[in-house]
Amino acid sequence: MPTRITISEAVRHEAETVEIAGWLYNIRKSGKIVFPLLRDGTGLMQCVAVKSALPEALFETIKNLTQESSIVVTGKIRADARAAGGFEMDVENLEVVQRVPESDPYPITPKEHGTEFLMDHRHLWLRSQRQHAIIRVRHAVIKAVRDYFDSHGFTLVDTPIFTPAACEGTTTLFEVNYFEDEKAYLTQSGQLYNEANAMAFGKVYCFGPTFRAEKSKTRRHLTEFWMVEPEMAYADLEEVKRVAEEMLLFITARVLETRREELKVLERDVAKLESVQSPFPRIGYDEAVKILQANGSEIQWGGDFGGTDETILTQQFDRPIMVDRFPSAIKAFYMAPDPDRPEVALGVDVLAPEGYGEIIGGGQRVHDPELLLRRIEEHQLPKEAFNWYLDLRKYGTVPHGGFGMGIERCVAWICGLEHIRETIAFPRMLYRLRP
RNA sequence: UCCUCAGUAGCUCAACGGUAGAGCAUUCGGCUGUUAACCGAAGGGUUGUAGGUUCGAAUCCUACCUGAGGAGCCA
Repeated sequence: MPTRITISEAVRHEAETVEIAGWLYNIRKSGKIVFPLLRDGTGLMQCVAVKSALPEALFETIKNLTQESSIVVTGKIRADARAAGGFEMDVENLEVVQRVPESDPYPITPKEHGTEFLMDHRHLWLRSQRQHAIIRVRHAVIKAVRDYFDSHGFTLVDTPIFTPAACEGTTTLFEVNYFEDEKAYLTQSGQLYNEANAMAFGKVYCFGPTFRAEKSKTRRHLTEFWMVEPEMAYADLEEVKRVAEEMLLFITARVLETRREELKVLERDVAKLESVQSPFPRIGYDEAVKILQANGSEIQWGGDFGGTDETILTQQFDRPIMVDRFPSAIKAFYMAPDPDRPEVALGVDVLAPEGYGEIIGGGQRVHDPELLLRRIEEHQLPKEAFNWYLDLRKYGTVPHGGFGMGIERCVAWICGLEHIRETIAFPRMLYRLRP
């Protein structure tokens, strides 16, 4: 029995007869020689089947294979410049596990397709080279995020997905029935729980899915997305910014190191990622507003950035930028005010370059008990629901802060994608719940 | 919720008031180095749905449905 290998391992098996199990990606025929292109999840391998070298029945079987039929191919690996991956396999035997019938052929042909068709066939679209590359970059990004925090003194403490109270206004929360009579909501952020965890462990992070029932139908919104959120005790805004920058540098370096092939498939200009170096430009909200006004935006001091504003702003720089000290009025109740300028908050947004916009939002939290209580009242939030959160300020409160990064927005930027929907295997969006 | 655009063969599109067409996919035939292979042939249609205008509607009008892009919104 020949050794079963994956296509990614073929380099180490030159001149050996091996077995590869996979699916027929495509097939090119030229009379008495055919080139089945085999896909196995680790790569693509061009096979070569020559009529004169094979039993007639086997050659006929190979010649009549249909796209995405599952097959196990045995043959000898040979280096050949004419093959896309540098290696090809001379077919000696081929077992058909299942032949896709031509009466109902595989729908995604190697030609162009529209968004609706591809999204309806997302479960099959994932087999395409481009989607495969994106998901592998996503994996590398997530691994890098975990490696960064794990090696910098952070403890992983995941926060709940069911949350009891509507803390931030119910319009963007998904409501679910929690047994009889009780309502629960799917989490929008692990942050409040993260603050409790930080007071217990010092530096923590959580990483999981978050849910927002926003009726936003744009290229940067999902209703279910993954977010990593570090939180640090005894940390101020400057420390939050330092960690955010260091983490992003770690991620981009890792992807450039381990996912060159995938970036090539995606036709990503890697020079754009290579220019992501320290230090990231740090600009204040005031300055950002001036830049925007000088570039034709109608933004006034006090307003939040629109999508166009973020695009204008990020196009001025070749690397992510950090914008801090937004007006408190447009930020969350727990955002700490600047002691020197109480009208602005010690919050920071990190905007990715090339028009990708906000990928990180965070800052320093209110740690003064009196102020926090006043903020909860001002925002007309149900105080009882925050008793446990207020406890954190009663028992050993300290300056602290953290941030949240949306994984999909980060992956979309690193891959250079038009739309966030391709960065997750099964995107959940307004008007798109299936498959 | 609002604005814009689009629904024609399995897929991507053409025809823009006068006989619904091409490429890919599928089937059949050809080809011993193909790279979204190529060459020849065949089958494949209630033009999103319902009304309306017209001698005549895929094409013009109205409503609805579906999708896409965007706005608002987005701790």
